[in-house]
Amino acid sequence: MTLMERSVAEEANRRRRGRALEDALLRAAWDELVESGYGALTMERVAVRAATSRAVLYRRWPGKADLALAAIRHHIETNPIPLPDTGNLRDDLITLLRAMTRRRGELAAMIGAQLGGLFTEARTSPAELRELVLGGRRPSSRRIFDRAAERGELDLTRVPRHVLDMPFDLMRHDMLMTFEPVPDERITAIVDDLFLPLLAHYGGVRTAGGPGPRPPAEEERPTS
Amino acid sequence: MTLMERSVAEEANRRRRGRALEDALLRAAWDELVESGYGALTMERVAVRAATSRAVLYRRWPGKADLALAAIRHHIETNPIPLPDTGNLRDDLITLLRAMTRRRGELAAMIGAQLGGLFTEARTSPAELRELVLGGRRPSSRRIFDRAAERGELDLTRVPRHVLDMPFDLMRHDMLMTFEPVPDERITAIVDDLFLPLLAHYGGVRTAGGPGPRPPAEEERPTS
DNA sequence: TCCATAAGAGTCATTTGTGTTTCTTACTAC
DNA sequence: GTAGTAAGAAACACAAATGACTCTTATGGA
Repeated sequence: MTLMERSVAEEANRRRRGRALEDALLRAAWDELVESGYGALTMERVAVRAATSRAVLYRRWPGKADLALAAIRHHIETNPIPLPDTGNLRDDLITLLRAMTRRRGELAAMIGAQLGGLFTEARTSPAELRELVLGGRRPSSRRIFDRAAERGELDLTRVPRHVLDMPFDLMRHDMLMTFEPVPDERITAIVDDLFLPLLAHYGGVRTAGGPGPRPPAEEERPTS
Repeated sequence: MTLMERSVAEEANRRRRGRALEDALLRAAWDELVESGYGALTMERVAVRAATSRAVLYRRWPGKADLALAAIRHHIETNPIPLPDTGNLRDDLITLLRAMTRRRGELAAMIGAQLGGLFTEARTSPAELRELVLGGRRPSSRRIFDRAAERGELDLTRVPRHVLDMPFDLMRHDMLMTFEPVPDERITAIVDDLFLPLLAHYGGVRTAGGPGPRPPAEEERPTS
């Protein structure tokens, strides 16, 4: 048994403590939440997944709701969305929306938790959910628009906030309605057929080049 | 005891049968679903609410998932959304969106059921949820657009389908993100600042009169 | 009126999950 | 090395829900 092998074997018998343990607990809780939803989340299952005992969980969180909420917060904190920088707004936005759809399980877990009663049980408010769901994303979306403004692509003073929010709102809607990845055709339709024409409408776009009026593509959404 | 009093008393002791019983069962299940969510839905509680015994439920539905799904279907069938006819598209649309937000509890109940595992447990597909959530509403939305076309307000051949869907998608999004009624300012912003400009962009509007570019209202959404 | 059916009530056995407690022992700091 | 703390394991008591079963009796149709 080499020194390395012994170190690995010793590691296997070691108890986790402090930060390392808490990270592992919260990660296990998050994974259970994403896989099974809030309703089916149990302390026992989280404990098993984290290779620990329930008493360890109860020493930190009074119950399932508090654990779930802490897991959500932890996940958001430790998994920031990378900010694209493609050099132009359209590509930044499409990249970001693609990243969003790859993480749709997070949205489902959080909204599902709320609808399952989490925020009532944890004695906090739906406003916190909004902060968690939207707050973690708005800075990113704001940043790509700020960058576009810096590049001279966009005049933010002319564009209502709800225009900037719209692509993300529609993505969230679709993710919750279909439980499938949002197809690329839909992402490009949101950007090219809805968002960019609105930017142009408000005179927010500084460089011509946006798609003009086009024949209606009459695209079929993934509804069946 | 008069004849009327005896009739009322007799009614109170009467058993329900057939359609009347089944309607009562499904209504009770729906009400429980809306109040407590899918996770906390129990056969016992539905039975109590319907003033019946669990055996009566089990005689019809093998379990909670089937009952919940049947309740959802029954509710949609028996509660169609009234179709506004104000004489112009904008007011029809705003009226319809207001009706939507008053019924946000339905959306929460259905999406919550899905996220709580209903459609897996009931061995049906998320596509059915989409049909239930969207199908019951798309005909209405389609109708107001058809009417506008008949009135000569709108040229449907020029407008992509996802433009027509957008107001409803955004409403659903907001209802799920805020768990509050969508404020009127937001509804009018969706219609006047997002939807109508897009109609104009595609040349779908036949009569001028839509709002032109306006200074960004920089409206605050209900986020805090 | 009689008969077949099912509504409604109550009971039972089983399972699952919660919350707690006790015990052993790993671990850190002194 | 010692002491204090908490991780991890196991067991316990209790509550809630499920699914099934038995019994009484209301109900509709013949």
